[in-house]
Amino acid sequence: MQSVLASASLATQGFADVQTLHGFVPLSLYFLTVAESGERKSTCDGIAAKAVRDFEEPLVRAHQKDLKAWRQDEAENRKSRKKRKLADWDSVVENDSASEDEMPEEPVSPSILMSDVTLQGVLSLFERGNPSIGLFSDEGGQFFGGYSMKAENKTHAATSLSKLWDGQGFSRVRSGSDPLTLYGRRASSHFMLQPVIAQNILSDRMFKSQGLWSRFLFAWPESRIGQRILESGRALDERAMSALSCFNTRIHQLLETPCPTHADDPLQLVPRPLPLSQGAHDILLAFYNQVELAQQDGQAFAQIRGFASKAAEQAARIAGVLTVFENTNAREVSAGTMSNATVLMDWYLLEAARLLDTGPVSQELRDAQALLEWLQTRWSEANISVRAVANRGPNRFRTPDRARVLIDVLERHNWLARLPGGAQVMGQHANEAWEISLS
DNA sequence: ATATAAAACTGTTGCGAGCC
DNA sequence: GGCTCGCAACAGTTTTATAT
Repeated sequence: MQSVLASASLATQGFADVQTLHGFVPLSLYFLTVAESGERKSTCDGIAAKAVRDFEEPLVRAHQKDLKAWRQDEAENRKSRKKRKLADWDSVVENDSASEDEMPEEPVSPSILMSDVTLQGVLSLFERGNPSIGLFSDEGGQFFGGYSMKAENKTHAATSLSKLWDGQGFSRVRSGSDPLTLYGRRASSHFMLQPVIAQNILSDRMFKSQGLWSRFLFAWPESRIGQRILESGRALDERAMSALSCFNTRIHQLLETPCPTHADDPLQLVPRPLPLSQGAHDILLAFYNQVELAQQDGQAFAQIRGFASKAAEQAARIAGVLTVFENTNAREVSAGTMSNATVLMDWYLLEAARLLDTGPVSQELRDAQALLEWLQTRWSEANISVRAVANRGPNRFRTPDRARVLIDVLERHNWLARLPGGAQVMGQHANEAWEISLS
């Protein structure tokens, strides 16, 4: 779901800026999905991003060849210039700048997807590369946590991402050279995080205060681990397959179509404005008002004002993506599309409320998972009792109540099997005991 | 980047309450 | 008394946060 929208956003962001209640904004969408490793998130993302990858791969290979040729050309040019310099010293001054211009431009890097994302990487790609890219990463932690994201680095990254989302210029500050601002760049992103990392990152003061999170659309699906039994006929049914292949071809089409760019600088996108139809505008306005009301103290979204106040804009972006995805040359956003977008946005609002507000309800589930892991790795006996957990388990579970609740959860999910009549635990007989499933 | 202080975690032990 | 169980305490270790 997230992956699909992310890919669509990536493919469409170069074409248009959509109208919102306050002017025009890019179609870029930022997604953040939280899933336990082993949740098949990479597989899932792989399917939706496959179209993009397929498209990208041959281009990248061709580009590498081009680049090689270009480097050779350049070397030769230098040589010839040198020769000329020696031959005619006087005319060098005039000629030099001219010959500079004649030099073939370095080929534009066609890379679209960045998975090993660092801010530096994004910058350099933007500097001489595709102006519309996607930051898709399985391990978003690498970006947010890795690369010694400390203090200034962090601030810089956060503000850069925020500005990029807003469609403002992307500036790079590099020691030893003048600050450089790149305009007309677009990026969509989809990061996936593991719950543990997500907790830290989501509560990070820095990112919070920068308003970075209010620009992301979150999803934290309930864990399916323990419920994903493979059925024999598990292959995606035909309808899903055909939908997927439609999606893929459309993504291909969009990527192949050149985006409108600035006359002087082919790397600078000039997305055309995509206005809202009257109906769409009305719907968006209604949505905005509704969300605004819900931000009052005590209402549902009071705790996530930052996110909620961007909801209308996000909805407009989604609607824009859907519109362009449907028809590259669409004139305006239809009312129907907008109402679909607001439905999606409603969902994201709820999700954000769940995640950013008070911790998710599934805290219990994750605790249970933690306990299970502890049991499997650090507990030497085959059986377990409430008392054993309360007495020797991880510190935070060392109360019988807590231990009991978690054990119940695990039993419900068949990770523990109750042993009738009890069993030996910790050298003692326990009336209530469970056997630990190893798989 | 490193050192230091603070907090969290672990593996034990022991005691008393309630029950048969 | 013999058996479970809840609870508290403790010392040693590991992890985390913070300042330099």
